[in-house]
Amino acid sequence: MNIGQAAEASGVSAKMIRYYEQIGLIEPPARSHSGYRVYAEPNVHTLRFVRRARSLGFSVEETGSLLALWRDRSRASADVKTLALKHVAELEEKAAALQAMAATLRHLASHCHGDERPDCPILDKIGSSS
Amino acid sequence: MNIGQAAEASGVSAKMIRYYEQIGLIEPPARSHSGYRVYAEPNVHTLRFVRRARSLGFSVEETGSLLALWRDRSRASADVKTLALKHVAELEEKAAALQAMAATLRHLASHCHGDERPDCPILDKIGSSS
DNA sequence: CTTGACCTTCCCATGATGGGAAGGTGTAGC
DNA sequence: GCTACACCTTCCCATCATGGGAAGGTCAAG
Repeated sequence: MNIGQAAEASGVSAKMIRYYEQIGLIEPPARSHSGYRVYAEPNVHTLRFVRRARSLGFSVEETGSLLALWRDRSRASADVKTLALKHVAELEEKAAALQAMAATLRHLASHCHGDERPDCPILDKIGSSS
Repeated sequence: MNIGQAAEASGVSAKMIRYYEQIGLIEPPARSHSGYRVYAEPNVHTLRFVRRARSLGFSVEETGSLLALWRDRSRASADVKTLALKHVAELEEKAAALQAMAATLRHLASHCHGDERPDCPILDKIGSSS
């Protein structure tokens, strides 16, 4: 399987597959006589794992840790759970920060007439409050 | 006022003040005979505006639009409100995405023993589900 | 043997921020 | 006046994850 097919099969773009290989997240695959990367099913499986970890918001570095745990059959599930819950806390923190911004701005907007008059508490507040 | 004092007074780092000037977000300030940037109160006011807009999650580019509206005394408040509410929607969308990730992962973690045994539904799921 | 779809590596760009080097300036104390 | 120190200047580099694109090699179908 060439990189294009591996990309198709895993949902990771060819560009990113090369990048993940370059930074050492995944193992370099076999090469054909002409230098093409050749992927087999286990490689694609790993790529899918990476894609899903990324879609759960893990950074590439964290994904590397998860991959190591995934491959280590003797790891304790507590290690995985700890990592996961720490990540959950970070995600929730970021979500809360965004929501706080949204709430503040929504509140400001609710006091804005939104017509052709220039008075606007949104800009007034951004320009003057602490 | 030199850039250090302007940074202190506005809450925007000296590094970022220079950057904002470089990309055209703010006007280049006066310069002293020796080339130092010299800021006056209106400049600091603008910098504070920028800091607050950024802290509400507006990108630098969006902040530029807000600044233009702020300075345009004849703009309609509807223009500002439209921009603000669009931004609120984006913020809420991002927050929801993060929360969805957190919820998924928390759910997976809730099924993980978290002890010294290796079985872990978190990794199993990341490694096998669609 | 040509054509087109694929592959390779290499470089560049994004967005917002910080770090740090090399060198000039301004001021306080002696 | 000289020295020390804090500040300023510009310039380059790094981050994180991703995409774009160029220049050139490869492969399979027609």
